[in-house]
Amino acid sequence: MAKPALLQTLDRALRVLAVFDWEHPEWGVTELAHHLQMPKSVVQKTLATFAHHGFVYQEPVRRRYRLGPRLLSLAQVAQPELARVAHRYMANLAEATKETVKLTVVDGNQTVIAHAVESPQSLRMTGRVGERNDFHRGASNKVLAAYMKWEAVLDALQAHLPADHPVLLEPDRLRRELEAIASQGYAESHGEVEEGVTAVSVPVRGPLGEVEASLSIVGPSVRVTEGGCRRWLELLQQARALLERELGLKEEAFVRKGG
Amino acid sequence: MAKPALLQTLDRALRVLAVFDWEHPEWGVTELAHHLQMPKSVVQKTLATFAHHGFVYQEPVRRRYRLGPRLLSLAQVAQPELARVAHRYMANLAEATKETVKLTVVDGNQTVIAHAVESPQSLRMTGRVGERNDFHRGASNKVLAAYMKWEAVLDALQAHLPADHPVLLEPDRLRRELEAIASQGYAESHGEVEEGVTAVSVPVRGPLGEVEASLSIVGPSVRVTEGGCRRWLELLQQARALLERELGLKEEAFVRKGG
DNA sequence: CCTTGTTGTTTCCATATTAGAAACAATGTA
DNA sequence: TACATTGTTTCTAATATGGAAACAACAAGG
Repeated sequence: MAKPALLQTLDRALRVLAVFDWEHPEWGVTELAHHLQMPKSVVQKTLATFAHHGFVYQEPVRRRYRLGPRLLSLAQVAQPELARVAHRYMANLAEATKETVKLTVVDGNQTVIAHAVESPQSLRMTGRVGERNDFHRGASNKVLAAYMKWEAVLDALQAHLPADHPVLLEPDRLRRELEAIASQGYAESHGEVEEGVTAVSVPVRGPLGEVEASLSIVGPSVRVTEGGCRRWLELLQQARALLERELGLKEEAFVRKGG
Repeated sequence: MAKPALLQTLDRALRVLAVFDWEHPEWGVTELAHHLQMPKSVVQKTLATFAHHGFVYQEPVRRRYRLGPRLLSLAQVAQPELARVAHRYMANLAEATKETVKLTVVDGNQTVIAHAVESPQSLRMTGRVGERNDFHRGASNKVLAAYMKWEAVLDALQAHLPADHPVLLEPDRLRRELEAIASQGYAESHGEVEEGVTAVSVPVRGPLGEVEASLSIVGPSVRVTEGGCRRWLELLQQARALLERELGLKEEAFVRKGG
């Protein structure tokens, strides 16, 4: 990773923002400074600036900081193109299978659910847009990993998994699995992330040929027969072909005339 | 507004991020620099740093920038405490009325939908979390404005409305309207934001007594009778009371013991 | 195959801005 | 009253940044 000359102030500020996660949604200045090993005053000024823009706000009573509503607005604009184009196909898939359909992309060392259309049934898998996962398990995540360089996958896992995690202790097992996925062009998962959940996932390629996302159908294992799984795969392949064609044409139009 | 000593680098960076909106979701460096009257190199370094953290990404083909998937993850955490607590009551309201229920908060010069539970009916109002609106129209927005200082409302509107907008030409009309809302404790709107849409909204107060959000029911006017509107208001007032009690107790517990 | 007009990216240096320690203020606690 | 906690502000050396201008990578069109 060559450093492309980052701005230190901003870089630190984004590291500050990154510590607000699901397990730790609120922070005090001192606590946060200690956690990141930064001077208190720097953290304080950073948070004050974020607060001025609505990215964080300070609870009036406890004076602790939380992420602010501005992020909700920004998230609406984030990643629309791919998700917008894919939505129609995803809705069709959800309609045809009555199961939840997810579109997943890579972000740094993890994957992120970029878009989801939930199953109409009561017993359904939730598709939480923005949810992050690691590369080593789950059909949608393994598909993405299968088309990355192996070293990148390993680095990413090492950054998020404990050092004594089974996958890291015998990485070759995962590596062979990913190679198999890459060569067959899809992945299945049976209860890997959550018990009783089955998923099938295929890669989606952009106009330059790289995998930009994975498209997945996910549902309760009790509803999925052997043949059902094959049908999901067929439907996914069809949808993938149509989606890639639309993405390709779109890009081509851009390249030709520039908008 | 006294300036609380902001970090210039971060302040500018957040202004850069803010220009990515629904109408203009992608930017080139030069274009963006010109728009904000900043040096190209500054914008470029800012975007590169954002990109390194997944806040933006660069289209491979056109090399233009868009908001990235990291924002989706952050938005998940940004759902404030308030939205989490309110969800149950909102779901109950949606169940009872079969209409869409929204929770709206103030962010800077506008309002933001912080949480929504959509109507189960086919013809329904969408509740887009993250959607921004101005203070001068719509029940949920006017309720929030009614409990702000009038000058702040006016400033906010001037920042977002054209100078020759009707509301700004005769502000006293809006002012009296907001005063009426504040004294009666709720707002109704009939087709103010969108034709054929009726909404009723009440304020939600935090433990310190300030209005933290507005809670609204919104649906197609064709389904709402005069009496139906009153029923909405009653249900909202009930839900508001329960919600405020839970918020108050929660804060109190924090204050007492700090955990 | 050169121009010319675009991009995004990098270099460079004076200097304005920030990093960081330490003092400060505002709380709640013994 | 003293004591520990907070979050906030001050201050200065030093460095990271701002900004102009050069650079590189493309297209378009002569």
